[in-house]
Amino acid sequence: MSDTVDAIMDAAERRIRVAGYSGFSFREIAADVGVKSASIHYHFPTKSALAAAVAHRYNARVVKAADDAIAAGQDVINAWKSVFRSALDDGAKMCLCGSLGATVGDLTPDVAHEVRQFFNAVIASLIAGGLSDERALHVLSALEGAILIASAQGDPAIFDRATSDLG
Amino acid sequence: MSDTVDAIMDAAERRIRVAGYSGFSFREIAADVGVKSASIHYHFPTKSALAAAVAHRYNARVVKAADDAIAAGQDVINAWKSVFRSALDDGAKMCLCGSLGATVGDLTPDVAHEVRQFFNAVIASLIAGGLSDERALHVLSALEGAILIASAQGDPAIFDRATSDLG
DNA sequence: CAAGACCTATCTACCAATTGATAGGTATTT
DNA sequence: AAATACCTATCAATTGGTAGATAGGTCTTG
Repeated sequence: MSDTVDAIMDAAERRIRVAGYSGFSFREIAADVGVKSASIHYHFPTKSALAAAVAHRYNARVVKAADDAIAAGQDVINAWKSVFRSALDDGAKMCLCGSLGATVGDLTPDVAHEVRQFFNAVIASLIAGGLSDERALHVLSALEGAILIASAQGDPAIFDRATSDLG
Repeated sequence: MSDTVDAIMDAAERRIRVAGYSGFSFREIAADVGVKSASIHYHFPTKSALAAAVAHRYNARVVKAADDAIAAGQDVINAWKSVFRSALDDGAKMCLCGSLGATVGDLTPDVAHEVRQFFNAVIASLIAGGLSDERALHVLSALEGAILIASAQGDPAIFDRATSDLG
């Protein structure tokens, strides 16, 4: 993978997490990276292909971070709590899939599919950690909601208070 | 209030709750209502003025619905749970302020202010109902997250399962 | 009461800017 | 020479927003 591809995906992820799918443009990403917008089309044919690739990478990275924390001995709820919490740290940013999923009607099917896969992966991880179906859904909802509120209010500490009685 | 103004706000609310702030255009709203886009500018000078007005109306309506349920004797958590749940019923739609708040970087300050006011109003209502600060934040997060996941997955029953152990 | 003035709500027509996307050229590397 | 990775230039469509006209209602005033 080239440097440029990574930089494009980094910039796209950053912007999606702040402003959503329709909240970024190829030219903004290009300016962030220091290339021209046509160069982004060279690597990603369409906007939805870029967003889907970003979501796919995000899913893998976040699930791996949780898996690592669990493998290191942390209990499954606290593992996921700290994964979500650390997403807030740089710039009070939303969960990528929360940001996309909140406006699911604005997404192409491929992007929506990645978003749903993320939610399913988190639930599966929580269930694998011993939680019931309903409890897993509740924990995912509480984390996704807490990051949404904290991000909208611009105050990461809200996340901590909203999730203090979770784990 | 004229019929047209209501129809414009109804259409805008519907579209924002499905696709977010950047997910609707004046011409789409105009087509929904059966007028021309210039007529919308007559009633709402800018896009953000329309969105802010829609959010303001939504906040008042939703808070009143919860207040009524509480006044009718329902406990505060179940009152808010049923208010959020009923939002899902017509078309698996998001909470308006959740949809807007998830992409807060895409909003003008006036719209962002309405969104924050909604969250604060829900928290205040929960605290007035006897909950601690942290518990109120947790309930709001859980409801907002549950409606997000259920709406993204297109399955309202997910909301029920995610919130079954809340009240 | 009649007439002119004003207000409301809509329209047609347009604008500048931005959008995602394409075509075709140009270095650099393999 | 062929592939890679970028560029310039451009396109058609869409965007939020504006200008100006028009039809109909209401108010004021002689």
